[in-house]
Amino acid sequence: MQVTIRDVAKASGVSPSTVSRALTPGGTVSPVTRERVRAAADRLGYQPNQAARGLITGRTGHLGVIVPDLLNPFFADICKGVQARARGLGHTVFLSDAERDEGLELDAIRTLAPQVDGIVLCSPHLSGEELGSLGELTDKPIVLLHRKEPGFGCVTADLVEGITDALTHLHALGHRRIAYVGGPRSSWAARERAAGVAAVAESGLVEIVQVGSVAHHIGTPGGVTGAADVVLASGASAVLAFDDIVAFGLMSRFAVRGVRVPDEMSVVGCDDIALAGMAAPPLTTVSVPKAHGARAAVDLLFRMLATPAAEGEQPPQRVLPTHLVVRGSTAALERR
Amino acid sequence: MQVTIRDVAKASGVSPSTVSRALTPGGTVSPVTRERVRAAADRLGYQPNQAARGLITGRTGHLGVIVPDLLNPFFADICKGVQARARGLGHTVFLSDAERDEGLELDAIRTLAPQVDGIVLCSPHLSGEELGSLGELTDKPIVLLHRKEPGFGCVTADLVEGITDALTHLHALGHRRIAYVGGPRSSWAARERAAGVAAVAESGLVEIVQVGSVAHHIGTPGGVTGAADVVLASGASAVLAFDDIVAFGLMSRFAVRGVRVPDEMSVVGCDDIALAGMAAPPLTTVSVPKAHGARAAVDLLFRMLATPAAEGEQPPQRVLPTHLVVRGSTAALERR
DNA sequence: GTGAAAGCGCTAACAC
DNA sequence: GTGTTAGCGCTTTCAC
Repeated sequence: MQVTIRDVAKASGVSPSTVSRALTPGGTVSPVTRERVRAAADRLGYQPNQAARGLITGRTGHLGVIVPDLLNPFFADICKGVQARARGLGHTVFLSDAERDEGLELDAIRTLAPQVDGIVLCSPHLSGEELGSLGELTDKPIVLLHRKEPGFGCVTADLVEGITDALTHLHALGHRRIAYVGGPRSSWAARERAAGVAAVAESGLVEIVQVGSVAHHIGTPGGVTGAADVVLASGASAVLAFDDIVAFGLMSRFAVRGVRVPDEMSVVGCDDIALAGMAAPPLTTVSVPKAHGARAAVDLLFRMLATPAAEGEQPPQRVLPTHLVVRGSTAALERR
Repeated sequence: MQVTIRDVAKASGVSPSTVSRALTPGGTVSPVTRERVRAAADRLGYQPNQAARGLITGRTGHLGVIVPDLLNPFFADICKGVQARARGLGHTVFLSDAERDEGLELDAIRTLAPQVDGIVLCSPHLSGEELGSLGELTDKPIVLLHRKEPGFGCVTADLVEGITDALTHLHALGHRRIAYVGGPRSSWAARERAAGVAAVAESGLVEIVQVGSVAHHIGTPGGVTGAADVVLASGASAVLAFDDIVAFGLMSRFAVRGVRVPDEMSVVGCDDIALAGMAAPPLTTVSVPKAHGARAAVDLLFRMLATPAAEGEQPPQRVLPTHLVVRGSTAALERR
């Protein structure tokens, strides 16, 4: 069976409590004893039982991360980042893929909450009310990643910044009429990005043609073909897409229609997923900090754990910068 | 604080053990009591503490999944599948990304093992010996996914089948000289696939030009540009790549060199990652069952948990079929 | 500085 | 069919 604290105690000739103290950072033991205990623990290959420890301390040593769809490289990247940071802080992470189903997502929160110290939640689809009533499900700290909602610790990216850069870049290339293909209406990120585009359009820098919203996911083409055709018919010379997946979908259709990117149509994505740079042509896109955001979310979670928010106090909200990555899918209009 | 079994016991006027029995599937309680207890549990929002339960039963209710790199959509897909199946079986899953570092991978096994009932391990890079000595680290059951090694429960895909289909497909299109760009030498999958290609080459169906091995990962281009140039210089009219990521890398270089796919060069990938169908042109590729493999691995793990292998007995090994998915990156040689 | 005892939330024997 | 008791592995008072 497993090596327990009593085995180590026997092997080093002390009591279990002394072993516990010797192995705990703040423990008050003589240096000699500590060394002896450590040696014995090493020799026996002792691994403290987290579950038993958690029963006493109230800390599980686990974190939860919930994403809507791991097939989307954007979220895979986030999970990787959360896991890496958690490991650095001595925690393990539970993964939950909600399969873009709100019921499953609520279930996941319910199941995970009692087993973790806190949760990093990527939830573009839950309504503000549902999110607000999460307090009834658990009092474990929850950090929202890439979503902002009052009452939560949040880490988001400043998309307006990146979108402005993208539109300015297209303007500099001579584009004046630019299509925007939005994401699913139910998505907070989609609404946020659409608002960002609208804000820049207000400034009158370029003319924006709104091409509705597509629910285009990996493995589930949702109207992106039609959207591409509308873009082509709109007279726009460039298109900005809700995310890189949509951008790929558009480029795919453009290829079928014989429209060359970037010569006849410039395309800009959003997210900068890992494969964006490997497409042909490589995608110009607004880079959203994925690993950085994940790290910030975990760090925020730990800060909330260390100093719980006072009654009525808002947990911190952090906004990360975005920037445009210019690659090969955008070109000057003159080339046309 | 948390609702405990004692709260439920008080609320329903029975003892804690009766509550435990009432809530356990096989428990021997009167139907009336069971109902009363259930109602009270529901009303109080009781969630049994898995950690405390595990301390007694020896079952944690957790599984671990370890992958070398979550950024690779192949592994993201696998994690999604493992998590989905585990959820269906009432288990939660710990995720660990080993960052293609064998030291981290061994650490992850050490850390995870005591906290889970079993582990699904995707380890292309650990040596056979390292794998063999895992028994010293833990006696929790481990299932190898997409790797075969004696002494382990394994789920793999029959690549020879898919590779044969791919080469036959290219042959039917008139291709006779076909390049193969292999994966990293340290990878079990790369060696396995290379052997598969070599086996088919033996049959004399087509001539295979070996173009060495590239260590091309997402975010880490490893010689794929050079490999693409070698392919171009080799006189081959088609190329089979170690995986879809390498295939994308090749296509990217071909685009830069002005070589059109599939008109001037046919490209076949391997894995069929979710984005393969969204590339321009969509990639013809050997489809490896990712979600299916993940499900099979979890199922195998549970079978091993239910009936531990007798001394010296080999755990089951399962081989899944693969098949070619023909898309737009391959075309008849005549078109050239 | 160290040991003894209590107990975290739960289940498994064992009585009744 | 149900309650009582013991104890999983650990940390944390409280003595000494």
